[in-house]
Amino acid sequence: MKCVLHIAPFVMTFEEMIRVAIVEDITDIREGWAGILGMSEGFTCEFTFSNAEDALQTLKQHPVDVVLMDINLPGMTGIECMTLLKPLHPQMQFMVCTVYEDDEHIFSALKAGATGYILKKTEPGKLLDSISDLHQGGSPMNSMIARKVISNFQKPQAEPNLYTLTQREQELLQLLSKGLRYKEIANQLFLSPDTVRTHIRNIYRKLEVQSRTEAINKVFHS
Amino acid sequence: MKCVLHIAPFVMTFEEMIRVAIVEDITDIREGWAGILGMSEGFTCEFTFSNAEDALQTLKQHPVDVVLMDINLPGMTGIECMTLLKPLHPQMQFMVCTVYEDDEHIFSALKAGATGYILKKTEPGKLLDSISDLHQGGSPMNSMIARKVISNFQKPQAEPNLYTLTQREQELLQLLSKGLRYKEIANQLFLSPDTVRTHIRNIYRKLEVQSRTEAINKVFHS
DNA sequence: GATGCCATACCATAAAAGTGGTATTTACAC
DNA sequence: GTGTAAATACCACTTTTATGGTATGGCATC
Repeated sequence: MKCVLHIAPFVMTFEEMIRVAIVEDITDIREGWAGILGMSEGFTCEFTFSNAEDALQTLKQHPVDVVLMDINLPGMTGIECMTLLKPLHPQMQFMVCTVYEDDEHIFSALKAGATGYILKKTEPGKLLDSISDLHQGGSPMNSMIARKVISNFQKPQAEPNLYTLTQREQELLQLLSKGLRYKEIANQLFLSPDTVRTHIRNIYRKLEVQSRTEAINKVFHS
Repeated sequence: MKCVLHIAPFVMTFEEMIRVAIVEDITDIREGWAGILGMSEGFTCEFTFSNAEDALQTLKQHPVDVVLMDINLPGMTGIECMTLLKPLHPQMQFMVCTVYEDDEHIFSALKAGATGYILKKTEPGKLLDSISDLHQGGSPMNSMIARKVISNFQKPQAEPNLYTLTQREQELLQLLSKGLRYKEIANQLFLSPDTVRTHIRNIYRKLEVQSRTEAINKVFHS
């Protein structure tokens, strides 16, 4: 687990430089990107990390402009890392750079605070453009990914919330929110109606509510 | 109100051509685009329309691959036009091409079924790329617009619905959706609990539901 | 002025939901 | 191995909801 500090040569004023950090476990890729950034005007690669834990520790005290973040890392994932870092430094921009093109990874990354999402196959020139773009307030992304984001946007969504409910309780709440009666829930889950009652009682206790509607509002409608 | 049919010269097989329609009221822009498409291999401009009504009438019977749609049109807007056409031909792709960069226009367009959103200032080469991209399942858009979409995506949302409920019934339903008990609703509206009951019975009848949660889901969560 | 819709209101009853207590089994942690 | 959390289950009881019928005054429309 190493953390390499790249000191940028002062060939231009520091203000103009976009300060970048790289979080990527594959050495070749990490050093390749760092090399590209180092050679390019307007960019300075301030840190490179081979894992999310090191990145978290350093970046929470030394934020940069843009973080190039891989998702699949040993130990903590890039998503978890962003979730922790974003609230600390809301102005810090995260560019996810990964091989994943599936909905789940894309949406988790965006929810964690990523505002750029590019694929590892992106060529170097495009990478630099994307970093600039992100830094200037854009959201660079592959148009196939944009499509997924738009599709999701066009459909109404209802996403769950966690609270401290157990898996089973969340499952119950899900059915509760559909308007099913206790008996129907019991049948669907092969449970006794009494068990359903018990679960729901526990859900209400945890959520500090007194009715189905209150529970649904609290968990599903912020 | 004219509708010009451009017959594409058969210099290449028809299957490879992306069939495009243009809806744009400014003649210079409309003909400019048509010219660009006409000169470019792989594209055929099948229709141009100077207003949404004509576009609607023709396209509902003669769908194309991609519709280049302006928003600000005389009479019916491009948004309304898309709302009507999209359900008829779900495979037809709409590329909104406008000067508007504000949230409201972008989101209405996307909700109406647009999957591409570019600005009028887009240069011709980029326009052709974007049309190809859209046709191949991408969602080309300016990265500033992508950012707006992502921002919205990252925030939760909730929007109302009307149905055929009276003003009073909607008011009742609103309180019902907050999880208030009949007595509480009655107190808040200075009504008898029995009147509250009656209203709610009527609401359920109109919505064809049997419980509070079903009613809420039907009206508020599409 | 008859008809229909809306808002109000009452009565009655059945079904569902909510609240309390308690118990067993499994599993995981300390 | 003792304690705790989770999932299952039963009983009893109260409150809230859902459903039925019915009625009256106001207002608009035909």
